[in-house]
Amino acid sequence: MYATTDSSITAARPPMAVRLQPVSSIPAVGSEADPLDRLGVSTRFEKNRTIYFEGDDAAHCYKVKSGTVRLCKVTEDGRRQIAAFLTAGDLFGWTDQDFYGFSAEAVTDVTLERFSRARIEDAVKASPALGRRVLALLSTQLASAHEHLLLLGRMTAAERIASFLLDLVRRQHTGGSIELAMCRKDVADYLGLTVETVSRTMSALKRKGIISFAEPEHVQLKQNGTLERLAMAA
Amino acid sequence: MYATTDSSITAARPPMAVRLQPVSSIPAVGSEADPLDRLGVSTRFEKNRTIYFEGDDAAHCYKVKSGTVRLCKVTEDGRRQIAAFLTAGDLFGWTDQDFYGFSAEAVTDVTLERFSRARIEDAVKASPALGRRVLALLSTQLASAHEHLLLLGRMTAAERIASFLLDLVRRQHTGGSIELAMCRKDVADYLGLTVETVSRTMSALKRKGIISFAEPEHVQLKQNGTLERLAMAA
DNA sequence: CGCCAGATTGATACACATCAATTCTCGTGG
DNA sequence: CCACGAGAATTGATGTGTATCAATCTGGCG
Repeated sequence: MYATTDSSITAARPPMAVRLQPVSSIPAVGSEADPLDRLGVSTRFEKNRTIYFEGDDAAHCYKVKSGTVRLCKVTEDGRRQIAAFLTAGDLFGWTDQDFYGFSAEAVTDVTLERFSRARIEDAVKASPALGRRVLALLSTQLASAHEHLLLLGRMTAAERIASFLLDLVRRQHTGGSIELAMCRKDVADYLGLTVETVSRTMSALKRKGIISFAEPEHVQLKQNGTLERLAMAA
Repeated sequence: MYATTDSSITAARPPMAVRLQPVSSIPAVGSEADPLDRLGVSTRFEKNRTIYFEGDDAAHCYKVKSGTVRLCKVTEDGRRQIAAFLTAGDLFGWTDQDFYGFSAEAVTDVTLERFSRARIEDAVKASPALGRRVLALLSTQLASAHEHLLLLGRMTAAERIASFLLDLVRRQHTGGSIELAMCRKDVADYLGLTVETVSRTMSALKRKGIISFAEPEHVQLKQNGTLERLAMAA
């Protein structure tokens, strides 16, 4: 059926009208003063440290200032799913439940702005602009979670990798060149695959000249068109 | 493969026949008066009608008053993913983008409250309570999208079915007995499986006495414990 | 009654997981 | 400076869960 063994990676699929997902692109990153920033406390976490655990009392929420955070959950028998990688400007830990549903961990060293839940709720009550801002951040995340569902539910390994790489390229606007902040296992757990499949699929793309990389964490996209056709963003 | 070009589902364009509801004297669905309800217009859609298409101008958002709505996306080659089934009280169509990312369709006949985007944004600016309310609805949906990601990325067919059934039981508090508003294909597209696998897995559960059903749309849970173990919460 | 869409059941195929070696990278200590 | 070990990545051989292909069964309806 659909492509997969490396021969087929370039195999022509129906020409998809690829819609480039705007992905977040919320203005107030960095330079601008976000109404949120004044309410928080700056905090740092080292690579691979847990920011909070699933099940912890949901006392704070956070905004990423620099670095990458993963939201994840591990089952009893060790299967792990990463729900999202969050970067500068993204908000996380906001919930209406009493406890966090997913853990948050530092993928790289990270700097965060931390907000006490009680205080931020008051602030939102007082300032519609602030509420509006949080609403924007959340609805963007909901939209990308939905795209992620399509990826996990209906895409092949090659399509998942292609979508993932294109997503990264759009977020880091460094044209063609990508820094993977996360290891292969993280990529696998985000894409619902195994490390081996991620590795094999990336190697196949490399062999085809669609991407290239010397070290695993530094990837160049050589043929965006081919990747976009693969990613078939529908 | 995933058929789908089936007439009924994506058939006609704006089926917006939209009968304006007489809106009987009593407003609220349950007992609470939702601050949202006064801002909207009551609207109805027949079973399998499209409420809006992916890519449509995001001019409105909606709250479900009765019935079930599905949010979904279909790829060019016919693969479909359902991101969520929405029922009474759920909000959908709220976005920060200019266009909807997913289509919304009526699974059953539905009654909706429709809000013009412009008006509701103004209302949110004016009323922090309203913003707070929308925030609550969205964050709940984000949380369940995250659970759904774990299901699609890491669970086996049996685990997906078990989780799904338990989810339904919790939402419809009719203890043990479930009405499936949607057909097997919808269930399959929500769970990232095929109809055949859904059917086989449900039959297997029935054979083991864990569930029972005479007609496909009316299921009884016989051994919640076993199902929960299968769903492997974690 | 006959039609048809949805559901179920069966036989087979295949994409990805699993199991199993290497190979590569890098930090550490001799 | 280089041997050493450990974790990450890659590559290879094989297994398996679910998709695919293909009937058959069921219930509602003109």
